[in-house]
Amino acid sequence: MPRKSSCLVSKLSHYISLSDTDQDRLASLEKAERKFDAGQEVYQGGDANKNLYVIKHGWAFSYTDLPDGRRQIVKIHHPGDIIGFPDVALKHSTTTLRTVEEVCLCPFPKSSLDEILRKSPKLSALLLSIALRDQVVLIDVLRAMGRMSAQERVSYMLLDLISRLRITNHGMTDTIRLPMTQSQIADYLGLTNVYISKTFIRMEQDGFIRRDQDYLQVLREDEMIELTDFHDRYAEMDTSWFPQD
Amino acid sequence: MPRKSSCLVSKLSHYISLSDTDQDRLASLEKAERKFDAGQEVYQGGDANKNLYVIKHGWAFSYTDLPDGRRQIVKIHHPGDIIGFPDVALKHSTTTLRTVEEVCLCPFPKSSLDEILRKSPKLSALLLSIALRDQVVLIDVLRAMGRMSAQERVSYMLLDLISRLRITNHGMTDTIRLPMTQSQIADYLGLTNVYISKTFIRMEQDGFIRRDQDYLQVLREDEMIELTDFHDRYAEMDTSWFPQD
DNA sequence: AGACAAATTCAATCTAGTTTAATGCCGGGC
DNA sequence: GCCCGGCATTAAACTAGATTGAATTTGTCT
Repeated sequence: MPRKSSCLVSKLSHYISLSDTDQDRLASLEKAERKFDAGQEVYQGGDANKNLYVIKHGWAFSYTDLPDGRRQIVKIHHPGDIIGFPDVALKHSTTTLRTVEEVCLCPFPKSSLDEILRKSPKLSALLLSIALRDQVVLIDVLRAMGRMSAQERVSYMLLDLISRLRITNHGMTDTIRLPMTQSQIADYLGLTNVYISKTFIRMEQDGFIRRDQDYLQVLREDEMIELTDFHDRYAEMDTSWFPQD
Repeated sequence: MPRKSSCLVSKLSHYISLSDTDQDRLASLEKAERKFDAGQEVYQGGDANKNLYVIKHGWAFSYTDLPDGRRQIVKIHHPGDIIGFPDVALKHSTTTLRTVEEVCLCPFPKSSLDEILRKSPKLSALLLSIALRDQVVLIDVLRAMGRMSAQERVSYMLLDLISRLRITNHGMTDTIRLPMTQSQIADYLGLTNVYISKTFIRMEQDGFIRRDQDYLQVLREDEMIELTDFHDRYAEMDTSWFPQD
């Protein structure tokens, strides 16, 4: 059980039991705190990336633009997520980070990873596993973008969001708050805002979903899982090979 | 300088200098060896995944199918690559591995990673970095699939292949051997074999490429880089924060 | 409440890429 | 040398989703 209320600790405790020392190591990453308004840009692609961020509350997303303005949102961030992790491998940030709504972020320096790698093999294994699991998730998205129709992509996105929110919010039902605009959803799924609108309306008529303001209810989850051949990668993690300490 | 002729050691030495002990650790992964004919399936999505593979020579690829037969190739593997790395995070393999041509693989158990994580922080950091760098590459592919035209996607793919082959083959020119069929390229880029054919022909007419059998020459690399806003992630890795040992 | 901006919806037109199927080509096995 | 099967090319018809722009709804600030 986590001793302190750190989003990161509570998210990671979901996978393995963390020693007190490791919990402290992680919780110390969330010392500083910065608030951002809705729609604000936190950092830009190309910036030197000294920091990682843990997101405490609110939604945000990372995206890249093509020179002519086409935009691809590559990751949607929820509370407890580590933001900017892939960029650790490189000298410069590859994406721009923008908030969807009011957001609270805890920045911590990339170099903190060094200590974790030297002192805690178990946390190292977990971090590596999360990086690899995120690769699997990206591959799932890739499959959706490469080979699925608009309705399948939307279904996939909703199922993925629900799975991710269920990690921490265990008693979650079939209803989620979806604060993103349809243009943002389009930029995530490689479609246009117009066609997202059309697809949502169609899916509502066909009884797959119900919408009310920011809230969206998934009515035929099982069929959508079948339709997209969906796998919940967040529930499937294998921690059995981890070093013990 | 690598002491022995291990593809893995020579690929990883490209990023950092490896101690003799670490070189031995890595080289020992390549002890066993198995050959496969062209077009053979090595393992299937859903199989329990106890092994990783280092590829010694030949090309292979990992893919997933949708229930109705649509196929997405998610990664093309070259000599020196570690195959199946993302699946380490999960209990079962998420993709199927198939050879493009005659291939030699060195299987090693997933549990070998445990020793590396416990004994070599530097190698751990490198493995983590590679996992994270591969995420960045997947994000690049995602951007191509979500927002690029057919010609842009083909250009992106060629630039990516060239960059990867240049890691080990330093004196490489602008000509590559491309042993994949157009159907496989289509399954990688989310297009159809028919349209890949049309696009190749168009690009040849426009002087972007020249084709001869399996060989493909990239004639206007700079323009293609501009067109796709291409970044060579393999040359950009940041190893400065790694622990020393 | 009113007014402004942003987000969604609606409608008409267009096109990049798909589908299907026929043709020709090359390479390998007997 | 001939047959066979996989691969690339071509062509014609088709469609999912894009584009453009206007109309409507929703939310927000005063």
